[in-house]
Amino acid sequence: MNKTIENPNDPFVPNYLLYLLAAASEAASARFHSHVRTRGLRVPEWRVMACLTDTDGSMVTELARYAMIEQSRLTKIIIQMDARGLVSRRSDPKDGRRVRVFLTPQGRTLADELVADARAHELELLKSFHGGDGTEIKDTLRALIRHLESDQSGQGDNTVSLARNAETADS
Amino acid sequence: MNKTIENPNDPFVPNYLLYLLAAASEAASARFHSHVRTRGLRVPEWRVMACLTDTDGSMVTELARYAMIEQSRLTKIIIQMDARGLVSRRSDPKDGRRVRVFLTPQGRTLADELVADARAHELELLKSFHGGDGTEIKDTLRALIRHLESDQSGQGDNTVSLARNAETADS
DNA sequence: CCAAGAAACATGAATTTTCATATAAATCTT
DNA sequence: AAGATTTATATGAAAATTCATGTTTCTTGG
Repeated sequence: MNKTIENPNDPFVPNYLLYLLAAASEAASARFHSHVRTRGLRVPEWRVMACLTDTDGSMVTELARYAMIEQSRLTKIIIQMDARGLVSRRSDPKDGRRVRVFLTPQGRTLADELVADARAHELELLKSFHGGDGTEIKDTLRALIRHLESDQSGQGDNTVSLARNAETADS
Repeated sequence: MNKTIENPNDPFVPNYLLYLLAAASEAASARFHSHVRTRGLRVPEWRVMACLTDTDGSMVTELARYAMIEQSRLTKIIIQMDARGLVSRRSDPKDGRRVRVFLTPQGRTLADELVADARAHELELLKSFHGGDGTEIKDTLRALIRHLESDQSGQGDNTVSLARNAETADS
């Protein structure tokens, strides 16, 4: 009934949406990420593998967006994974600029295994959390992402907060 | 009504809770983080500043937990911030091992400004998102974090998924 | 009080990440 | 069809991060 009241001497950080999102992400991922490392992968590599189970053969730029990894960084990660035999890189015959990334048989085995583990982990987490399947929280997060990625309510002139600066900060 | 049905050829990544959390965190933070860089700080430095507005004078280890930064990394960040005059480090008179970190006057000015910006940005985001104050999503995230940090439903024997490995993966 | 252990930070080397930019291949322009 | 642009990826140097471990300072049991 009075959750919206903001006490001026409440701490800022633990109530800040961006912190809560980051903290929730970290906390939710911690256990699985250490499982991933156990299997000999670093987190970004796991992300690449997971994405490739969905979109095998995508080009570097697509993969970078999908896996939320900056392009030049992804290039380096992929080169390493190629050297380890987890993925292979083939340049697109239709467009010589593009490099398409594929899981190798070995890579696919590991990827499938980890995706199965991820699904199991997710199921347990959701079950132990609210006893549900996560529809609610997932829908909320998807809606938030869509909202942010679309208009982002920030290009236009409806966003004021971040345009101004020190001049008005203490007024 | 049928959100819970999982189509086996649905993509994995975009429906995976850990991905949704990470993506939501990134998407929600992107704009503000670039504002932070505009003001001459990197994201981890902003986190330190924000935490210090809540708990000025906390020791390195506490700050590391609060800001979600690994200790040795935080030490290096703090040393840089000290050199830039944003914070000062004083060893605790009661316990010589401890280093307490304080905002300098200059640091506080910047921190207060950025926290104000963060609050404004958050308000706008929440208003434009669901027209609300974020109580719902925040409560959900807090609950998730609490759940994960407490029992983590994983030390005990109720967690099976990540203990097993390749042996059972394809059975 | 002393030795052993623990706690809090710092440090260094190896590795990653970032950022700007180079290279190369398509596409467009006229 | 040559030159200008744009797109896709790679590269290199500087900076940041990680991980293991070192150093210093407390704490505790005997």
